[in-house]
Amino acid sequence: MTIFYKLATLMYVSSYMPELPEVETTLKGIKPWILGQQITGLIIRQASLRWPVTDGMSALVKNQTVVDVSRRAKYLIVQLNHGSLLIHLGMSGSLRITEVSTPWRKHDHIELQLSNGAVLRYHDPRRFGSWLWSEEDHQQLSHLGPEPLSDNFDGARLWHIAKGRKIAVKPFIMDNKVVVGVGNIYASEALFRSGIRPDRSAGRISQKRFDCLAGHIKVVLAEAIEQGGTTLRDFVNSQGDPGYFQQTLDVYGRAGQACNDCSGVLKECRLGQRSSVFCPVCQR
DNA sequence: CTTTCAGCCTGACGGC
DNA sequence: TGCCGTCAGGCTGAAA
Repeated sequence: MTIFYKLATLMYVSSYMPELPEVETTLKGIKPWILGQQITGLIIRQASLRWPVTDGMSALVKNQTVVDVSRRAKYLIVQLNHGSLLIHLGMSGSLRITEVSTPWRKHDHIELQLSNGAVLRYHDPRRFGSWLWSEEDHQQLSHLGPEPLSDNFDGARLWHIAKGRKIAVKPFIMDNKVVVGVGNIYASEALFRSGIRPDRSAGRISQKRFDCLAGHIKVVLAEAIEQGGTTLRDFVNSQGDPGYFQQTLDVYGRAGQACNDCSGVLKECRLGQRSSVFCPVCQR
């Protein structure tokens, strides 16, 4: 009875452009509903995601129990008795907990049905996301760099890896082998707070400035996770918008507008096929 | 080895 | 009003 009362509030766990904080928020939102539950069914309405959804996934997961739910980089890992699901939200994916009777929306592709009556619905208009199955370790996780919020990610490490490399610092910190979970938004914001131009060659940045950058990456991500948590509480009450909309963004999406520090005009350039906004005065 | 780039996909938006 | 081109973006794998 309690579960259905809670479900009636339709707890949304979603995000517009899932970066690490949005994935972490999603993890916190779905975990209490699916951990320890038995999987009673898996419906695949659209198997054509970033990679085709593993053939026979429904049969493989049915009757198994969810023994853990965790995050690595921007991947969510749903660990079962034998094997695990690796879920990536791509560019536009989102997960929500709801009921079987909830009408399907356009772009609802997959539904994981659980023994407590809850279902996990996967929604992804652009279908850049993925649902992968493996009985063993997932290949996608095998060559990832450190988690940005962990102690083994710091300026010294960045400086060491950057030595001799000519790549611009922004695509450098967005490289998953360097550090995971730093997407375009947070890379742009962390570089602004650190006063580093995004097009500066990574190999020509001092360790001291990398200390500053690593620190700001941690702070920017931690702040966003904190706000995601706030948003999640709002969502439980059926209100609110996805996390980072509420966040103050100094540069991302603000090309041509005034710098929040010096009031100069923010410039835009392209680095590694990604738009990059920065202040040519504050960032050197 | 490092770096670049096409491709996957849909919705939003601007120009005509 | 609708059509068409462009853009957005994480990630992979192939090419340079």
